[in-house]
Amino acid sequence: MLKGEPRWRRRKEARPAEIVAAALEVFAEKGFAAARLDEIARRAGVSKGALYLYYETKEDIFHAVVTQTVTPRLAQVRAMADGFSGRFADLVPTVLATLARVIPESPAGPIVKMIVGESRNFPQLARYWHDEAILPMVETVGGLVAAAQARGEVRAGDPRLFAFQLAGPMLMGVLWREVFTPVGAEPVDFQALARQHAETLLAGMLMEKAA
Amino acid sequence: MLKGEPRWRRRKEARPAEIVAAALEVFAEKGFAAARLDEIARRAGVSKGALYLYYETKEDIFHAVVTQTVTPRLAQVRAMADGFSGRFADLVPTVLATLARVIPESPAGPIVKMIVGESRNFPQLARYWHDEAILPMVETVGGLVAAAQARGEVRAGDPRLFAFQLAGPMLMGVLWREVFTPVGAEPVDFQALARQHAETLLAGMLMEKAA
Amino acid sequence: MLKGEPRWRRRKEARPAEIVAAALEVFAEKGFAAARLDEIARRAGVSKGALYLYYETKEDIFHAVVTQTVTPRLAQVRAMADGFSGRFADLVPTVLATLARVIPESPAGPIVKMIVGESRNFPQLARYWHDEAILPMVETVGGLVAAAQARGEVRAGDPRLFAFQLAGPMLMGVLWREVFTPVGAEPVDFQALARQHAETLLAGMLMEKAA
Amino acid sequence: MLKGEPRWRRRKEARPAEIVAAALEVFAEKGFAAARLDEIARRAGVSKGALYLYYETKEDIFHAVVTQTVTPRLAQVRAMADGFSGRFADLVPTVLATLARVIPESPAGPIVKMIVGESRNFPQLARYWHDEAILPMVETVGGLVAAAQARGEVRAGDPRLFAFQLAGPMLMGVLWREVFTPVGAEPVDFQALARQHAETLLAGMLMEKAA
DNA sequence: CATGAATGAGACTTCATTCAT
DNA sequence: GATGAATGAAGTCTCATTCAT
Repeated sequence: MLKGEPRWRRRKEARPAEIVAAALEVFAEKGFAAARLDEIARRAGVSKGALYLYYETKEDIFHAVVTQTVTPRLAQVRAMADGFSGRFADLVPTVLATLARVIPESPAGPIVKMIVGESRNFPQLARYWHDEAILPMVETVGGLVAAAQARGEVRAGDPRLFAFQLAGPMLMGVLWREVFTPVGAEPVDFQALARQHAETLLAGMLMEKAA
Repeated sequence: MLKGEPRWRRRKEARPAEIVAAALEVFAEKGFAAARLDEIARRAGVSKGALYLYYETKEDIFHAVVTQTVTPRLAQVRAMADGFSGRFADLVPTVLATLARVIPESPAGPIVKMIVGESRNFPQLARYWHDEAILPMVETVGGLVAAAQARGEVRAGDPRLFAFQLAGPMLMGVLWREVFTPVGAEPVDFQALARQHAETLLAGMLMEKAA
Repeated sequence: MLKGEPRWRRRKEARPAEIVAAALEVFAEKGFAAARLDEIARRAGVSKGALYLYYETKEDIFHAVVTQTVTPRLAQVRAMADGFSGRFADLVPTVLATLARVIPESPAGPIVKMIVGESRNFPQLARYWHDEAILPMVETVGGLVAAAQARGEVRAGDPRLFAFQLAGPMLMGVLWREVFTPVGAEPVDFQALARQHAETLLAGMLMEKAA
Repeated sequence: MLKGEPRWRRRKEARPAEIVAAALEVFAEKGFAAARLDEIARRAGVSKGALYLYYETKEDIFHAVVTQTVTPRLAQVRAMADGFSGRFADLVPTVLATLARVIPESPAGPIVKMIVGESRNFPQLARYWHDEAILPMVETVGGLVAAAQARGEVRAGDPRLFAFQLAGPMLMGVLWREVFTPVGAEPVDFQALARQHAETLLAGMLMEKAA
């Protein structure tokens, strides 16, 4: 009588994280409504009923995914933002290069998809992301631009729009990778995009003498 | 055509278009899975059963929405692309300004949302859009960049990435308007964004002498 | 190709009553929690989904059962109560005999069972019955007793307790029939019970001279 | 017995009784189907799993409740019944007064509720109660009535129906307290009910000369 | 013995689809 | 053609029961 595998194992502490990880995958792939709890449970390696030991409803799991996926990154985001110093001309290439390095190995794609796809069905989700992550970033970048303008490094212009200009192409790269690459589109080289964008946009933003 | 044609006689032929219009709204708001045929029927002003006189399944309606929303615009897109001529430095501001004018009154936001949200559930959808709309645009823009580079107007760099750089901020604006403005974020001024982006990016792209 | 039975038939107006009737049966037999919508649907001759065309939730159906079972009888009850006149000694035998005739062919048993069984889980139910049906009856009977006492027909005593004394044995009969007869207990002869109870209790209640 | 017996050592033997007590509460409040084992375990102060050390299934616990709640009272009931002697006119007030004293502090309400509510779902329950408790009582009372009739104390009439007449109002009082008092109805004074009922019904039952 | 995390069958509920009218 | 009542498969959620600890 070979000792069989136990049918299950107690993992009280590890479960929530496993469930959230599985749920992020499924919600990102399918969207909230099309996601099946069966699938989440299967990927988390638990039974359907076990989900309800840790979360009360499907929506609850969704909120957990949203919050737990942002929150730990918020510190990073703020640290990065606060850590900016030095000449604007040096900053932009560094930051974009960092993004280019981080993006491909982070769940940025799935997260963006979730936010975009479910913003109407879950407005709190959009508000949370806006307030906690996006707006701080935009304001930080805008502040750096404004400071650089004050120092005479950067030419006149709306700092917030400059933030859009800096980030937009990277966002487009993320969506491209998420949406079109899986159906055969040519992949984006984030490193190259970051380098070229830093170089060209910066050249256009800096005061001519400063270049 | 001038007389005797009672209005409601046209309904029969108009129905599919009305259904598709209603469906675009609902799919864009809710996503495919969360969209209810009841709701689509209600907004189209028909009974639920009537949908099945024109379409076989919910997915069918979705495909109709996707196709009929792209197809008529494809001609425009191609015309715009083919119509590009003149100096690159003149072209960019014009094109971005046009986009800025068109975007706010087009269903660009909903469409982007649908594509992003349902790309995994309906890969054909992503492929269709890529092949028919996005890739042609990117290639056209890339071609114009390459031509400008050949003429010595634009500095060296990957033309496709330049396309990303040009379009990215506008895309970001669209998503911002779609996702964050409804929950209280400050709106984007597309005109200003287009103007500033054209100016700065162009300044960075053009050969220094050409500026 | 024989023309088969249609799979179903439209019965929009008749459905709610049929559902409520089926539900009364099932709720009375099983109690709220143990009642299965499957069973209710089957007995009402509809699909499970059809229940939701007419009622929003299981609880909704339960409320409909409760209300629609009382309400139509309330008029009768009040009419009977208001119609009481004449000497108390004539009234009691008549009323009890009427009850004895009505009870066996009414859903009195199931209703009592439902109220008793679910009073804790659905306090509104108990309150509704108390306020709308039981209390009015008790007060009416109490009032008749008090009037008879004032006329010197009935001896002193709490009129409300007299109401309990009059009704109690009939209630016990109802519960006996509901609970014990199905498992083999000897049935109750309501007519005989009513007759004997009217006779004996009345004899005890009336003033000695009046007898 | 006096010393060294640590309190908690007794727990092991006390457990089944504690579980049954908790279960009686919960089953009486909710009914069998709506009762949660979680709740029973909580009120008994044990874990859910522990229930299964003493009972095999939920139904098992229910049976234990039913049996252990009746059985110990059966002796009392029989003792009371067998102890009846003397004149019928003296007996009735005594017995009813005893009931009035015992009822309020016994779980009579919950038990009646359980029996009424679950009689269809658990016919054995109804049969058990009928055979072991109710029928003996009815027969004893009926026997006493018959004996009194034989002695010429009580007028003619079906002895079993007399038993219904005697007990019915008290039963109605129990149900009133159980069902309507919690939702605001005026409470029943069992003492007064017993006194008045004994007096009036007896007056009606006794042979005129005997009064 | 005791716990309580984990299971899985089964309940209520939703909604795309069908079809009598 | 058009309607909307009706269906039934499938999804979320509950909870008696089991079993690793």
